[in-house]
Amino acid sequence: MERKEISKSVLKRLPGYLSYLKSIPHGSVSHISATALANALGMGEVQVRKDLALVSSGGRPKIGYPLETLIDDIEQFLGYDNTTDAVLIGAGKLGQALLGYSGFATYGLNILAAFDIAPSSEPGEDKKPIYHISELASFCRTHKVLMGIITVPGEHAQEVCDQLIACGIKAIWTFAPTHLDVPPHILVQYENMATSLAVLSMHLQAQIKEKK
Amino acid sequence: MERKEISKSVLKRLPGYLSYLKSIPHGSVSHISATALANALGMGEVQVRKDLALVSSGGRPKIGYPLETLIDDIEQFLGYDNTTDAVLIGAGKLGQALLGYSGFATYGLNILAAFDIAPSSEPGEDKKPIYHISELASFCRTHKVLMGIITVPGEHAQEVCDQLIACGIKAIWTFAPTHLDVPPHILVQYENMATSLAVLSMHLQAQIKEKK
DNA sequence: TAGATTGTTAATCGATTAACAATC
DNA sequence: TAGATTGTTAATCGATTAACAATC
Repeated sequence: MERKEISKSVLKRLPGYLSYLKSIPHGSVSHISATALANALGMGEVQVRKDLALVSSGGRPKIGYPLETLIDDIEQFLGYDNTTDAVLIGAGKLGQALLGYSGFATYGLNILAAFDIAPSSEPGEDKKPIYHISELASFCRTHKVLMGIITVPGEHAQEVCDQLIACGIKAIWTFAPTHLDVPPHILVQYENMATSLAVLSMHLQAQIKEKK
Repeated sequence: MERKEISKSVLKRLPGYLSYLKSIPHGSVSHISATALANALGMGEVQVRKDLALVSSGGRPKIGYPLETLIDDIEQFLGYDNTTDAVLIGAGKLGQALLGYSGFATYGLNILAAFDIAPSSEPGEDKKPIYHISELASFCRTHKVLMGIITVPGEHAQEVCDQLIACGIKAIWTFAPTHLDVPPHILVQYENMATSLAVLSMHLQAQIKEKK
């Protein structure tokens, strides 16, 4: 398959398709159409078809896309077939929740270990070790880690970010609600709960006003 | 202030401005320009100025926007000044992490209680109670809750979603990686870690290929 | 064959960026 | 006054949607 340029908007929709396709009982259907997929996810069918055209090895008119092949195509495109190793900084509640979540394996993500200034929790609990932050650099180097997950309070996020970059990390996934300054070629992905809350809050305000 | 129509794109950027403005030491500066704000957040200054024009009560050329007033304007616009009560369904690790996070108060969000099929954890720990799911309906009705947070596994998300709607909830914040079918006027906001991972994964793939 | 569906090309829509006049 | 900055109007850009030919 030729790898075409793909926009971020399309990229963000792919996991949704994948998740739905995988939820279809194994063996129940052999093919699925863009129309069916669009209806299930409440989307426009043209958009789905156009998105799939970018990643799939092709569907057949009247029949649709072969289910298993389509799943494989999307997974391969997203790189879920080869796992990415990551380190997590900040073993608070959220950090430990992510550390213990086994579902990331589905997305090709493997959190090797967590680091914290006070690694209090017994490491055995979730099988994943929690080290002191001072061991971060050597760990990243020996394991050639490319991805870092930041779950420390906002005021320490930039500092942790700088450390990660110094350790050779190329992609950062941050749960801290602060902007991170990074050099080019380093990608920061903000998991920003505040933006979601803004959208929800605005919707509820409108609802309440409507009622009045 | 006249409340104009605001797009979702603008809405999603507002929390970022707010967070940065609040991080400025109290009393250190009285005004801030769109230029300064843009530089700090790595954005275009025109975009910042245009966004602020929609929510602020006005800045002055050469001087900028009065800091305190701007913060108030954004908070008021986002509705952070009057708190929203919410219930959380699914007291697993993630659920408990959210339940125990005190930072939501800043966004006007107040999680009243959590519900689970097996409310194992001792309620006293985080001060927030964890009830059995059977008590959800009466609780929502008596407290007039409008927002529900879903942190159950994907396979139970739709079921929980339906229950919440039956209880009168108008906005749903879901952490489950599945599409939810809802009637119109109900807003679903997906906190989809899978989309973030897709973006990160794609970046790393490109990085690795570049190296070869 | 007829009709559903794919995939592509063109049109529309919305959001971002650029240009510029107004102002302190 | 000069220059930085605001706020608005116009131009560009990108993404979504519509139209349609190809195909099974």
